[in-house]
Amino acid sequence: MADPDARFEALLAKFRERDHRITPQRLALLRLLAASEGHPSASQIHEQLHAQFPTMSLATVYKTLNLLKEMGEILELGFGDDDNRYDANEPFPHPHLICIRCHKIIDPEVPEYRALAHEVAATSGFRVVSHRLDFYGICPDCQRLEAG
Amino acid sequence: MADPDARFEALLAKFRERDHRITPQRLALLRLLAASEGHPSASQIHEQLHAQFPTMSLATVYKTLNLLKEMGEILELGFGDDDNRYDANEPFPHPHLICIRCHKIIDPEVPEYRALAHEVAATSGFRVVSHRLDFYGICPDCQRLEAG
DNA sequence: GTGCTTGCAAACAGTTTGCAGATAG
DNA sequence: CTATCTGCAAACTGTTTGCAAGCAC
Repeated sequence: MADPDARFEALLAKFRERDHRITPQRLALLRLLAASEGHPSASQIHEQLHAQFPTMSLATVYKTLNLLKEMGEILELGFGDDDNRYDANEPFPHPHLICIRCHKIIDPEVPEYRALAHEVAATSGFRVVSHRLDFYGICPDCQRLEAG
Repeated sequence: MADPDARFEALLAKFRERDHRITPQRLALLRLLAASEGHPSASQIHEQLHAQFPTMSLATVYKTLNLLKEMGEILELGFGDDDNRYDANEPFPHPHLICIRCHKIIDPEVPEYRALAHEVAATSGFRVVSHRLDFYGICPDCQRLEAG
C-alpha cells in the first residue's frame, strides 16, 4: 500500500484537526498502524508497544483504536471467536481472505465485488450501506506444510 | 424454504443416527428451529422454549446448538458485538442481508456469488473452504419509518 | 491551570464448562 | 442400570468503563 510515513502524517493531521491530544502512546500507536502491512489485533499492538512503553495498557490501545474507528480512519474486523483485527491502510469495507490455519489475513483483488452490493440492493429494496466479504481457506504456505 | 415438518424429521433422524438422546428439550428445540423462518439467537430460542419448559436453561440451548453445529445441520452467524444467530434451514454459507436498524436478517438471491469464491481462489492460491458474504443496510420497513 | 488521557481494576456480555442430580435407552 | 443430558452457577475471553493520578496544551 501507500507510503507508511505519509499515512502516519495523515493520521496525525486528523488527530490535530479534531483537537485530540498527541501523547507519546498515541504517536507510537499511529506509527505502528501506519507501518503495519498486516491486520494486527489489539493485543498484538499492545504487545509491541509495551516494549517501548512498559506502562502502556491494553485499555489505552482500545481507547485509541475506538477513537480512530469513530474518525473513520481504521476498519475493525470482528470475529465471533477470535479477537478483532484492525486495518488502518484501507479503512473502508473490502474483501478479505483469511487463513484458517495460521490466521493470516490478506486483501485479495476482487474487482467485481462492488457490483454485488448494487444488485443486492436493487433486488431486495434494502439501502445497502456496508458489507463484509470474507473468504476462509488455507493459504499457499499452509497448504505446503500440509502436503510436506 | 422447505416443509418445516420434513426438516424436523430430518434433524430428528440425524440425532438418532448419531445415537444422541432424544429429550423433550431437544425435541422442542428441533421443532422450533425447523419451523423458524428467521435467524433466531440463542436467547430468543431460550425465551420461546422457556414458555413450554419453565426449567429450560440457556446452557442446554447452547449445548444443543453446538451439537447441531458439529453435525453440520445449522449455520452459526457470529457478530462481534451482537449475539450469534442460527440458521437451521440452509446450513451452508450463503449471503445475508442484515438490517442495521431492526436487526432483521434475510437471505437475498445472489446467483453470481459462487463465481467470486472461485476467482479469489484462482488469483490468490488459497484453497477456499468457506466464506461470509454479509450486506448491511436499512430494510424497506425501516426506510419507511425514517421517511414517515 | 484545565480538562483530556492514562492505566489500573472492576464491570460487562455472550458463551462455555464443571458438576450433581435426573432421565433416556 | 449406565451413560448421557440437564440446569445451575461459576469460569472464561475480549472489550469497555469508572476513577484517581498524570500530562498536553
